[in-house]
Amino acid sequence: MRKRVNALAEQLLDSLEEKGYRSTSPRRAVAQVIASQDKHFTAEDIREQLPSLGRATIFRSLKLLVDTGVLCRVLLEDGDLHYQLSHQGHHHHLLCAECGSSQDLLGCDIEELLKQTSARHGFELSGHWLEVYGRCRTCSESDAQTELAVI
Amino acid sequence: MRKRVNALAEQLLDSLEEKGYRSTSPRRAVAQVIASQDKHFTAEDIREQLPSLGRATIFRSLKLLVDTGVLCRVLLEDGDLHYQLSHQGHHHHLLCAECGSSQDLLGCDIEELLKQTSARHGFELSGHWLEVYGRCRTCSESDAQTELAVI
DNA sequence: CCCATAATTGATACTTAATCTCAATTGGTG
DNA sequence: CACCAATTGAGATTAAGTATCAATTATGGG
Repeated sequence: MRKRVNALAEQLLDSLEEKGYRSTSPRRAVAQVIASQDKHFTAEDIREQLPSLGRATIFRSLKLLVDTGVLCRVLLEDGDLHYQLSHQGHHHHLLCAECGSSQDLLGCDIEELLKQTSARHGFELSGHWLEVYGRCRTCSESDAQTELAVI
Repeated sequence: MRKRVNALAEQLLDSLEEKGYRSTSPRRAVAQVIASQDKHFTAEDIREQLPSLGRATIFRSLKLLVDTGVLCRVLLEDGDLHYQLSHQGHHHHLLCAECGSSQDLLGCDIEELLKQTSARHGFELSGHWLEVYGRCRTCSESDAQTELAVI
């Protein structure tokens, strides 16, 4: 685990360097913490884990990572925006309302469907934002467990 | 136009009253202003047009209308959340990046597609949020015009 | 029609998430 | 290893929204 976290943090820094940004110690710290998150998070979450860094630095680092494309924002059902690692280019999230985990929605060919439908409205599509909310397999299963236990 | 705005404002107030909320003069003012917007807006937009109302009152009115379902929130491409009239139950928006207008995306059966794809991930779908960005017919056309003019 | 009273309002303080400013510090290139 | 642009941190500021609470107002019962 530790190993994987470090490798991931490394990747984050690399993508910053590729864009010409320096590798500084605050950025290394932020990358390390981001890499260790297991679900979407807020800037405040990072700040709590790095109380010695300046607020602005954390926000700046997050923004750089979003611009660089290695971090993305997820919209929660209540309208809150959180951050999360973005594993690939354009993709969507399945957000579990119960445990907060998110998995990427793969093999969903919504693009074509949208393009066609938009065209029928005379609308020239350039992008979209989709979030899917529900319950992940683990939570569904542990729910079933709990119900049994109650009986 | 004036007539239609008034009728719309009327509807907004009616839906509040249906839920047991009083029809007060601040609420009438907010409804009036909302009804006259021709695109998505922020609380601040409303406030500018009603400088005499208390800030809190405007936020409270907007929240009531969202809860009542006659107003909805739209997510802009940059992550900003704005308000907008919600013409029907669940639907999606085609947001024009150029003029800011939005039209409802009708006849798009994304629900079924999502349910199937989610199921393949062991994910029990409960809802989703979709926004579509691009250029509306009017803007596409006037763009073509401009290009001609430049030549 | 009027009044009691519960809902609503407005002023103001607070919160949260983020940005800005600017002097001090630091990374990395030559 | 020195220089200088990039970066940082402290702290002020902004934006969007919530909380508090005393003063005001809408409305249904008498």
